[in-house]
Amino acid sequence: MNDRSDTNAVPPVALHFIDERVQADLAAGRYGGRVHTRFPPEPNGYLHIGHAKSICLNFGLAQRFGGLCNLRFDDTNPTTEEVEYVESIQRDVRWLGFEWGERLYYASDFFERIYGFAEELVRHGKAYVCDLGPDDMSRYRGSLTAPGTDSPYRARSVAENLDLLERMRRGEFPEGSRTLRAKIDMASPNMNLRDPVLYRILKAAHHRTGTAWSIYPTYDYAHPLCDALESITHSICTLEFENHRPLYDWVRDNCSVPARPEQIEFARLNVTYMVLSKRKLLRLVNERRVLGWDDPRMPTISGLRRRGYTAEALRTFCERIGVARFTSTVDIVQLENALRDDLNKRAPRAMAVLRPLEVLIENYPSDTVEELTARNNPEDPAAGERKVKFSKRLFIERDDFREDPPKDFYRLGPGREVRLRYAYYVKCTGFDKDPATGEVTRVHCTYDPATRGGDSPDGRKVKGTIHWVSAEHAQRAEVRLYDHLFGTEFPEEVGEGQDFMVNLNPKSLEVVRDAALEAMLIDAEPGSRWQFERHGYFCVDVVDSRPGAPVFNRAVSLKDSWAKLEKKQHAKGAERTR
RNA sequence: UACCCCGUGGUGUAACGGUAACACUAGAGAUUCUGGUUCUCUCAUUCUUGGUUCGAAUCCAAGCGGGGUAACCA
Repeated sequence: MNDRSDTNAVPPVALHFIDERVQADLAAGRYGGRVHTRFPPEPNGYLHIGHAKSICLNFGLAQRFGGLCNLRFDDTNPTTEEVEYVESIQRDVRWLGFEWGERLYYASDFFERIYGFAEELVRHGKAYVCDLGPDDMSRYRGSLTAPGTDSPYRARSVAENLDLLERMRRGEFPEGSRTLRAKIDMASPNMNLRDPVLYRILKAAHHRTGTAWSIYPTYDYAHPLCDALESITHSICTLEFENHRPLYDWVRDNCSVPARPEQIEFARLNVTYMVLSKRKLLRLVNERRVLGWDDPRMPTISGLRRRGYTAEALRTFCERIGVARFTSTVDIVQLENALRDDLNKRAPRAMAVLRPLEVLIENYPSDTVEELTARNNPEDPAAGERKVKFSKRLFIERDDFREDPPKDFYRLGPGREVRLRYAYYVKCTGFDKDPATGEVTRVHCTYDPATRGGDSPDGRKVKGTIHWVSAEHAQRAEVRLYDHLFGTEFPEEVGEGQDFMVNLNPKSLEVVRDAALEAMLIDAEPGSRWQFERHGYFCVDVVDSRPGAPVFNRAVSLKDSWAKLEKKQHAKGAERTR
């Protein structure tokens, strides 16, 4: 379409129920043919992958139907909100590939008008100032099965309510002593309609309005008003607000707002091995179980970005999982796969030996260094080629050698021949062992000069190809291997009296301090992504890397069918011995 | 024991009254200078029971199962 197509949302694989609803509204000529959505985060934490779903949904809808999407900070509770969060949220939405143009709003921008609507409600006898404290209010509210009782303050006169409301605003009353409540129905089976609180007294400084206000509107009251004032057509939120919809409609219909937006709910995202609740993520940060909101193990957008996820992969993921009204949990492999799909096409390859084992090519001259040609990306010829240095002393992966390998092990072992990627066929002639520890310290090989480049003229086949790095020319760097932050599929499912923290995976981070890397990797740009052949995709950490000292984060490993095979065999072996 | 919402392969979604589709996983095989990629093939009495209909995953009813809701949070 245009040269910015890479920042556009992924085309929908199928129309979901909200697409259809919007389509029907358009066909029926509702809202004057407009589609206007909004993404309304509360700035009280960092955005996570669940928000990414909502962002893709809201901005995607606008893109698909030629509409607009606003970014709005739902900042009605100054006690938990901070500018740091406001900034990170904007960064993350932009990074995901979405633009709100001039349409950046804050609920707090509307405080004066929202207050005006409150006076209007009071004047119409639809709201009143209530002197009940939190405990009494809760008692009067009744229960899920028992109706509530009218507040003794429900019948106050309009004049008295107006006066009290204004004095609340001026800060004359202590925090928690009074509220403004909608006069709806204390016997409603929907708890949200039992005279919900519209305004509460909060003597907290707001990150934007400072100390101008000592009362703040509640979500249920402010949200429909903001939507209407921004002329939103489709107000999309998650399922837990479903029971709030009648209240949303009540506010909208009882205030003289300029528009009539409608709330549509969808199921929030759940992913296996992840916790996606801001409260719990905050705890992980505060209790130092992770290094911060952008810790690469966090499900936050900033964490995933630092880990090496691309915006494209996140958008693809959001497109693939769909949108529905059924509460479900998506397998994390779905996410990982979206990343692999993307990086397989884009990431340049390199050879990196994470756990080096020395190899000596006995028949290779000790004073020779060769430059061999390697493809930068076999999936993309345009990525070109590069030169890799080869010499007598090499490092290979410790896992690629076995003293006594099984027959289906295609790598190196005594008498076995393998191909060194882009180099030569080598045959193992022996190995050295530390007599004290039993550890293999060096492998001896001979090479076949006729196989230079990796092909044998005699048509001889080898089963395995392994990566390597020249010992003389290798560069050392730190590599961080990440695994799921939680060790169980459903971390929030815990036993009696337990906390989700018990499910933290103690091995979620393994640091490899001295990986031996192909030389060019020493200059890898922070944020650049690479495939370490036969290992996975790695991203140069933007926080801890220094010039000449990059730190690599493993974003996701490659699929490993050998590991799977081995695991299965072990399981079988265990079964036999039982 | 109130009200609201939801039940389609292992997982996530599609099928819009005309005979269950797609993606991922898993299994089998082929290709491969990454045990990667790619490519084949295999895996469902649509929660149950009734009803409406020539015909039901789709409509209706009941049951069963799951989720949400009693902050002056969002």
